Amino acid sequence: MSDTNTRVPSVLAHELPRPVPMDELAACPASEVFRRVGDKWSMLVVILLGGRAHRYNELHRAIEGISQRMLTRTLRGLEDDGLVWRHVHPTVPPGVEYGLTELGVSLLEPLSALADWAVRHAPEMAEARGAEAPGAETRAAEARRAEARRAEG
Amino acid sequence: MSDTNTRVPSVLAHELPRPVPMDELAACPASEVFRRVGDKWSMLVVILLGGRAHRYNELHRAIEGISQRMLTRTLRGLEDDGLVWRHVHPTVPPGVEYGLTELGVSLLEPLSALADWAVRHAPEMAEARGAEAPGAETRAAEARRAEARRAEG
DNA sequence: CAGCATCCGACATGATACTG
DNA sequence: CAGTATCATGTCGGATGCTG
Repeated sequence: MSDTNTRVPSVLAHELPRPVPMDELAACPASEVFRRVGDKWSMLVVILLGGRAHRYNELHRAIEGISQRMLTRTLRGLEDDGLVWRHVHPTVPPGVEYGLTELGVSLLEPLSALADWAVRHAPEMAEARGAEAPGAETRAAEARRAEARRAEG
Repeated sequence: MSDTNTRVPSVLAHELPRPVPMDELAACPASEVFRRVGDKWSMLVVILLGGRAHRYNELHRAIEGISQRMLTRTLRGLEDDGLVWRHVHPTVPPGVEYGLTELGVSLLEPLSALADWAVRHAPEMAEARGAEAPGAETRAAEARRAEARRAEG
């Protein structure tokens, strides 16, 4: 809550090719959402829960690589944002179920748009990373080498 | 490059409400994109460059809060991903210009969809964070208090 | 089963000073 | 102008052990 929101002046009042609510985006409600999307696990969980509700350990096994700590933290965060609900079945071995709220479900659509873009353009990005112009050195390559040297060497 | 890609098994083969290429999403080309979107500055830069090309210091002043280090790193990352181009004008005081590649421009669309969602649902998320059910204690509230205690002191 | 508490390393981010 | 180099720090994320 302290410095979570990026301080952004009203600089974004540009003109985008299409329908981007820049003026309001400048106010940075999006930044927080972007952060969540960028979370290592959050969107993975959202996507999983998009299919159906899951139990805690069900998620734990499903993602397989996430620690309990992170799973709990992720779920808490999503819950706090109102994207995920949580139901405790007061049975003897306690059973907790997680699922998407309406808000969470509504996120799936723009999220899928982004995921779709990623899938479509992944090759181009990979290609850009590997080699940009075999034979012709761009300043990009030039610059990258400088860093590469330092990084790899 | 070492552990950048999240290891995700073929668990995402669920069924989403709508058109989400889950099977391929599971392969995680999206994860990398998500990471970039979640970057504190990357999407801000992309959006700015979406308006028009910018000079280095122009961006630096525009964002105002980013350090040179981070601006450079951000631009390098975007450049490496093929989202941003970089042109050096070999004038006496060196002038460097940055702009969006076609790939970068294409990203603006799904990005705007997400931003649009953020703007639309920001109130709901804020409300969810503040108070969920005034008077009726949910287990969410119950759980949150536990953490809040520890966090707030 | 579904967590919570604690410790720790890795990386992201920022401040500062210096350079072609 | 457009960076690079170095240092300091905060957060992220994982491992481990314990609880109700």
